[in-house]
Amino acid sequence: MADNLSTTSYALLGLLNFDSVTSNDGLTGYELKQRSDSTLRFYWVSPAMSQIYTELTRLNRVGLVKPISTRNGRRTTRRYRITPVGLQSLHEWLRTSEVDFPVLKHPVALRLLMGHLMDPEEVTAMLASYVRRLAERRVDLQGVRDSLGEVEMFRFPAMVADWGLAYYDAESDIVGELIRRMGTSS
Amino acid sequence: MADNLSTTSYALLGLLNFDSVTSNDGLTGYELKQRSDSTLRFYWVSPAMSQIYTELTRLNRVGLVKPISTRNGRRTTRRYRITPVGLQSLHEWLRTSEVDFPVLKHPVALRLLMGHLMDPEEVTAMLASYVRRLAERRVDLQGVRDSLGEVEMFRFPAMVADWGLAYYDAESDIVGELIRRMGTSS
DNA sequence: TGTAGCATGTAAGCCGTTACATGATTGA
DNA sequence: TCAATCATGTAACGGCTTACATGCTACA
Repeated sequence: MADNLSTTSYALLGLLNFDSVTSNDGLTGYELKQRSDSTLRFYWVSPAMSQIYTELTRLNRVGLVKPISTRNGRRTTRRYRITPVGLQSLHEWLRTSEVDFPVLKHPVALRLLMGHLMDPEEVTAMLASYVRRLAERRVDLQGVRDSLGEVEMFRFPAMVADWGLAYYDAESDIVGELIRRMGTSS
Repeated sequence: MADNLSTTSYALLGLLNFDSVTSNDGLTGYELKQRSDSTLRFYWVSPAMSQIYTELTRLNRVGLVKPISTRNGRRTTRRYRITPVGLQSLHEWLRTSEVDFPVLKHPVALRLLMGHLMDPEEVTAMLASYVRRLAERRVDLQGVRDSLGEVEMFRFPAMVADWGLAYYDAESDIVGELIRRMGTSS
């Protein structure tokens, strides 16, 4: 205990906790990466595979997860489950740790700031391209949302997904307006 | 040339470029930190002081900025200006480098995902607190926006600031809706 | 006289990435 | 049999933070 874990560790622990209340088969590092890619990446970061394996090793060392190993030829596959101590630690983290304000790394906004160093058509094209990518992301997230349905068990993941969808819609509208603004007096 | 700089380097170079077209007094590392804190932090990250000094040393080494040193007792103060090569490098970066999709690290959304591990009142309180902090941020950003006015020179920074304001407004609305949703069937 | 703000830097270390290395299983 | 997918890990290193160390200037 008194573990000093990163937020990413707790995010992974959260994914393992969802597994424990649904299938409870445990998750391999590989599967955890897939879940991160499909959900976590929308509002946190999807860690690299190597990072996930590193975190799982660390979480195991402090007893927050437990692997069940199965031999496969000369190779071992590990399925990880959250432990009671791990769940307690997650609760503790949610209750006591400071909630940081979100951090946004927005390359499009950063470049727009320097729009006077670009051709106006380049600026407009950059914004239009961003709108298209937002639409792609939205499709992916809608897929996640649809898979959650309206069941009580997924109430919170559904809220987060709806939040994300509304965010993409708002961002699209705002950037659309900026594109219009580029059209005038350029 | 063919410098391998981080986005943060170019962000700082961008701030120095704005200085060059306004006062052109050059900026100290300390002043650069202040500008980062007041503007950059809304859509990128405000680097630590030590990071800024490190970047300035690096940018100077590759000739993208140039310091003018003045002695103060046994201490040297350096005011940095962007060089012609630096401006060229910034142009090059804007024209040729890939525009990454924004990355959001959103601790509030991450925690909401695990709302089933918290008391409903705690969840609501967390969301309400976030809305208050959004309002604070909005005030800060509105200050920045007001200082930019409607002059052509600050057209792009003004667009970015307006973007940020619209984003905060949308985020506030969305989270307000989530709070209402917490009220029902909790 | 002491403290707040201006100003500059080094050192240790964490978090996370990319690159590299390896092996098992399934299906075209 | 070959490629894709499942699966696990190490090594090197970059970017950034916190902690630490130091000094000048203005003013209450």
